[in-house]
Amino acid sequence: MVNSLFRALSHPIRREIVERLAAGPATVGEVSGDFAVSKPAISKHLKVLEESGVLSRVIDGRTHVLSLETEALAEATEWMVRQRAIWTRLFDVVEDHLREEQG
Amino acid sequence: MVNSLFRALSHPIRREIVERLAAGPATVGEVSGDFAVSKPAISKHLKVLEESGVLSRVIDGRTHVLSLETEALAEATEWMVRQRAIWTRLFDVVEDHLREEQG
DNA sequence: GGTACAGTTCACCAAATGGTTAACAGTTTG
DNA sequence: CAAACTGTTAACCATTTGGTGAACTGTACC
Repeated sequence: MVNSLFRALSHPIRREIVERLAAGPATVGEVSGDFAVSKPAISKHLKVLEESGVLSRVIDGRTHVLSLETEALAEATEWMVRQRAIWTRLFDVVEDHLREEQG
Repeated sequence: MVNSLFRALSHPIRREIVERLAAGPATVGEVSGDFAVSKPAISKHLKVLEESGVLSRVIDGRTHVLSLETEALAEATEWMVRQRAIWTRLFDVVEDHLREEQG
């Protein structure tokens, strides 16, 4: 759902977590160490990201290894790109119109 | 700021407003008519979108005409596309690795 | 078995969010 | 000028969000 995806990306810490995981999988502790908030806070952010499908976790013993789920993020990207395509096309129409008027 | 941009796009009504305005400028009343919430609620959504730079308004008499601000939205799109590029590259590396192992 | 470790869940809190109705400000029009 | 119209602001409310410290669950290790 594109809905929960945008929600998930609306918090700066969650976007930073995404950027962190874009460099490769990491454990909860590693991710947590990068931020000035408590572990429970990070745990909640991770839950939001997981429920929206942005990341997945594999439990290995007592550590949880987090990885990005690229397919889910592609959905939100597509919305953005599709919107941009519409705006761009519209913008071109306006530009053409102006050019015609001046020419 | 990419921060307020994602925040602005995190609410379904606000994304629908963006989609509506992608088809061309509209007044507050026209936009408001499309949704099952009160006008003050829409007014607040419009304020969020305006403050994040997603749209601009021109006051014409007693009506406000709203237009999309494509540059602002491009910022958020770029973040998404940049992220996707990183994931894709990473994914390719993994694929290459698998191909190598099998070959 | 006992202790350290990784991580989540619980109980709580303050602030932000999203909605409402009522009142307001400015513009148009009879 | 008065009434109608467009839109915002104000005051209020319930819910969600994002954070905390403390307690808990499960794994690793001596």
